[in-house]
Amino acid sequence: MPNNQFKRGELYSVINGMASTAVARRLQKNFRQAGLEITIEQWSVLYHLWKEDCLSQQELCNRTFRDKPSITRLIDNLEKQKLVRRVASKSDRRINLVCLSDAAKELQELTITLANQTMNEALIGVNKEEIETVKQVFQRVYDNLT
Amino acid sequence: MPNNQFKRGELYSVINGMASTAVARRLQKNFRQAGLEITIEQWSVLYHLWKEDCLSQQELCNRTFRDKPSITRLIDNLEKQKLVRRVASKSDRRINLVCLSDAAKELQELTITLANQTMNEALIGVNKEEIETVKQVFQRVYDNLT
DNA sequence: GGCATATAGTTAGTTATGCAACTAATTTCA
DNA sequence: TGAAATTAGTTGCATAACTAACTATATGCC
Repeated sequence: MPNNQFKRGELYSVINGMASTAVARRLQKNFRQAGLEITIEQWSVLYHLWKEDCLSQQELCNRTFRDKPSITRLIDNLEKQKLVRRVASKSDRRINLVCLSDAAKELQELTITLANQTMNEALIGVNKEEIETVKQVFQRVYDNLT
Repeated sequence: MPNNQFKRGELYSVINGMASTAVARRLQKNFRQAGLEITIEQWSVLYHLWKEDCLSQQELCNRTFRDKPSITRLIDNLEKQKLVRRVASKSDRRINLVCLSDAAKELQELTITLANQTMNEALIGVNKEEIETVKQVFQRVYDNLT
């Protein structure tokens, strides 16, 4: 059924379009209005370090779904802002452990509150079952493609 | 309930994370393997022009959810590749109408087929109701934030 | 008519992404 | 043990994104 096919193709712009763009812009705007100078991409790296500090760059690649050059440069910029530092691993000299500074630890509460507020705004009128479905579909899509 | 709050914050990475990245990378890869040199962002512009040719740059901003500088440079690159050309509007000299070349018209069928195939791969095991829910949630999120 | 305002598009600077090619350290295994 | 393959990270190049500031044209209104 070609008509169904066509609609499936259009789904690309659903998954990768207006909503994700709008959420990203709003979260970045909310950070800026709170006086935070970090980008949402930098924040996503910090987010994983708050859960577990001193991860290797490769581990950050895995957890943030970015490639190695992207992480290299995000860490470069976070290091310039004194939010993280690279610490050489003692057991494997190829590895940099990326560790949070005290300044970065202080950002955790505020930024996560802002992210929660942003998502609460975004999800007004969306119920738990629908959210659960979106999460399941996205996990399925990811699994299908990797 | 703070626990629920926290989970909502995590949803940012659902909407803007692994799945959308994976779909974008796969579609770009499928274009490349078919010998197509266009980016998915350029394709998204062409997509709207195939539906309606000779739109203004502002109208392309609205339909692709991009800002004006982004469209300016996408059109610059599409023009370099001879896929579109800027045509001055006769009724309003501020406006550039962006019109498809014959070469661009020939890309329509193949690229849309590739997009459909990519989304079929991505959506294996996802049923129509779930797809409908995702579309509704994303529309709602967009409306909530704009 | 003419000045203020709004709209269309461009340019400059910073950050981020993808890919390919590279260095350095580690592991594998014949 | 030592050469080949793997893994961790970096660098260079191209494209794309956002912000802010800019030019040019059009519109509104006194």
